[in-house]
Amino acid sequence: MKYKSLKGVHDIYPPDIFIWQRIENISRDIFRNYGYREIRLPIIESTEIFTRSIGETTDIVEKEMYTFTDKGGRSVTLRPEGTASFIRSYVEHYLYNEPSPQKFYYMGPMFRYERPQSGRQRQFYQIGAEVIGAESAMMDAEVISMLSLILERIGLDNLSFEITSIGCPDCRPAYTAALKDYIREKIESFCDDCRRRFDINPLRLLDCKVPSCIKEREGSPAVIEHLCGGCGEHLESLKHHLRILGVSFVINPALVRGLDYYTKTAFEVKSMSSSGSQNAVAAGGRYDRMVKEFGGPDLPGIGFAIGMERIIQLARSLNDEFEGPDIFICSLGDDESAKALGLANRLRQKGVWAEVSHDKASLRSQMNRANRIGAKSVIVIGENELKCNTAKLKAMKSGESSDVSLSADDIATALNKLVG
RNA sequence: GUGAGUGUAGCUCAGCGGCAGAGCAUCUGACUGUGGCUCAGAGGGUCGCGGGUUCAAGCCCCGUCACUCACCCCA
Repeated sequence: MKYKSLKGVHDIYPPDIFIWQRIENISRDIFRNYGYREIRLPIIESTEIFTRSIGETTDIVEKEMYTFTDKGGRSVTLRPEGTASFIRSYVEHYLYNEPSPQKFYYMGPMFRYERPQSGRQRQFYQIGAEVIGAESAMMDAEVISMLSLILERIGLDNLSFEITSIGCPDCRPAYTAALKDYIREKIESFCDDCRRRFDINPLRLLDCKVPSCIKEREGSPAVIEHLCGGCGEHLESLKHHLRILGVSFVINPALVRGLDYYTKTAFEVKSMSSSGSQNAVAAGGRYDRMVKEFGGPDLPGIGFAIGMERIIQLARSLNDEFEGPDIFICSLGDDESAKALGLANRLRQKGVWAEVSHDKASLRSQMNRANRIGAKSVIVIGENELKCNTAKLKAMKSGESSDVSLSADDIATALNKLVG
């Protein structure tokens, strides 16, 4: 084999593509009911868009970005996530000059240079939603319940909605100080990574999975206990409204986001039934300072992203029916084949999925093919049918048939009656 | 970046020094004009790649690449 796709990037083709389309369609339907409009963003941006927003010291920026220099000498990057691009676009096009809040969604590929494994690719797809201009925790609750509806409609269950608040620039310094005070005394008992993180990004200590570290940090101060008045009320209000909306959730104070731009609400949806360790199917949070940092007005934002590959893994088992053609037209002889082709053409113009045989083949093998591709009905045009201008339309599943004239109108009507 | 496992037909895999195989899938026929069942046959291979050992290497050895899984981190 001469060419293969690159490591960590994959083709998506039938039958999997049907699951992708189903999930995209369900999402679009629900976004519409919640007033979200689609926005299509470039997959490539100035590197600075990401380094400034995601954070210079995050893993994404430090080692996972597809960054290169273009022919004009600019540093450009394949987007590792969607929010930064969205905010750039939002500010660039003055989208805040529309009734507030503004709600957008997008679907598309993201890129991170990592070692692939189950549920993790280098090119992976996200369905994202972003809301700008809503400060109230009611919006946080609405966004999370919309996410819940999407996942439920797709057919996923056994999901855990985990929620926390990571505070704001007012309360975070006090919390980090408290955390560092607690850890500092026993820093020697933590793993190398944790010791490194202690100075760079102490919140990350809470996410370490090394058993000894988990033990050592037991009893460490929790973020949600050090929230300022505003952040505390926001979290309480979110919990209240989630209960009103009937979304069950758990508070997970150890939830840490891999991006620096989050404030207040952060949440993650985990699959309890996923076999691999990549069990986060969607994640999001509030980013109240980001629009301003991108040179726009001081507007709050909140959003989430669904990991397509991860929900596909879970949804694959519940994939059901795939559609076959409405009618397969068999023909015997050149004149008959020409008739079949013309008929198929007219049927297609009327919205019927019609297939014909393009190669000379025995009726048996044509029937076989009709069966294999899942045709709902079949019609045979031979010498006799051509002469009388009538034929038998046969429903493949039931075996029932009815006589029709060889006109697209009659066939379409008969099809409706015979196979729906 | 670190560690482990696996590379043989389109797919799932067997073969473990001695002619490159099975099941499924595809195509054809048995059955001039009605599919699904059955039977027979056909097509399809750089045994990942390179080197070494051997009279002889999918098989053993070395290297390399790819894939998978896990760690790190994340969607």
